Amino acid sequence: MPELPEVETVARMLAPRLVGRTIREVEVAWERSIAVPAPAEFGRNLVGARLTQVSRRGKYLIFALQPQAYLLTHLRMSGRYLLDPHPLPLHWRVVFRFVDEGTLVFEDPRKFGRLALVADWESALAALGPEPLAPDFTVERLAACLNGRKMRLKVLLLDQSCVAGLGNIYVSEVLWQAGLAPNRAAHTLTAEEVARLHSAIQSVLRAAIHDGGTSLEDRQYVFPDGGTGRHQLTLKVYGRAGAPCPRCGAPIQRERIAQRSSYFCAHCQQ
DNA sequence: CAACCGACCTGTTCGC
DNA sequence: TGCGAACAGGTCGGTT
Repeated sequence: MPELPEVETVARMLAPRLVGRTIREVEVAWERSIAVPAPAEFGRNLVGARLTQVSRRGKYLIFALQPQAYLLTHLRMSGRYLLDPHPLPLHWRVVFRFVDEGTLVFEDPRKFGRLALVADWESALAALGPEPLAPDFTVERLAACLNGRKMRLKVLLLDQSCVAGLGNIYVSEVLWQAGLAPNRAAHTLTAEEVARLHSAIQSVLRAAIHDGGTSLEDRQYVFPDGGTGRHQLTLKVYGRAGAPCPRCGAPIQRERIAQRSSYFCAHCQQ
């Protein structure tokens, strides 16, 4: 479930709590949570490693280690990291115990999340499009990526190749902010519309990060210490079918596009 | 290419 | 109350 703002928030909260600590033991309860290498090797290679940095790329968490290696995590739909939970949550999949006795627990009811221990994170994540808040994500680059593609905007933005980090919530929010219909074919946007899309991607994500991400009612996304984000209070269209559009008052529509719920205002988004 | 579908999984909510 | 269907912040591989 976590999208870029949620993963960014988790990285920011974990970093000061983890950097400098050394792993003493790794326990894996669900082997398929480990993408690579084999679970036994995964654990063996992590013992004795010291965490030097926690960061994010797209929806991936990146834990930098010394001796040099990187632990990547994609939380997918229900993954989360918890610090020192006790007892262990029902659906814990991996536990990292530190030499100072604290623990970092990867919990994941639906088992979609994946951890990978790699030598080089950049090549492991090379397929991802640009970071939406980095300087190299320019209007021109977005325009070039949309150019000639007949895919619908909703689908293209969920795909991580033109821009990394957007998921189902923020695609709806971004398209509403930009005043663009989710069904628009990407190649039909005017230069002015591409500029609006680019600007909406950045402003929506910045606001969500500022709010610590979106914790919906089921609270599947929570901070590593149990707190919640507050961007759900600011969502304009996601999950608000039938409610008035904040811009024009017309009822917000819900429609299934690419097998995912999409929320939009048929009046403001042409 | 683009669209669609099933896999991968479990839990919760909704309708009859 | 019970029970199946639908749905959930994601991605990948296969088919048409």
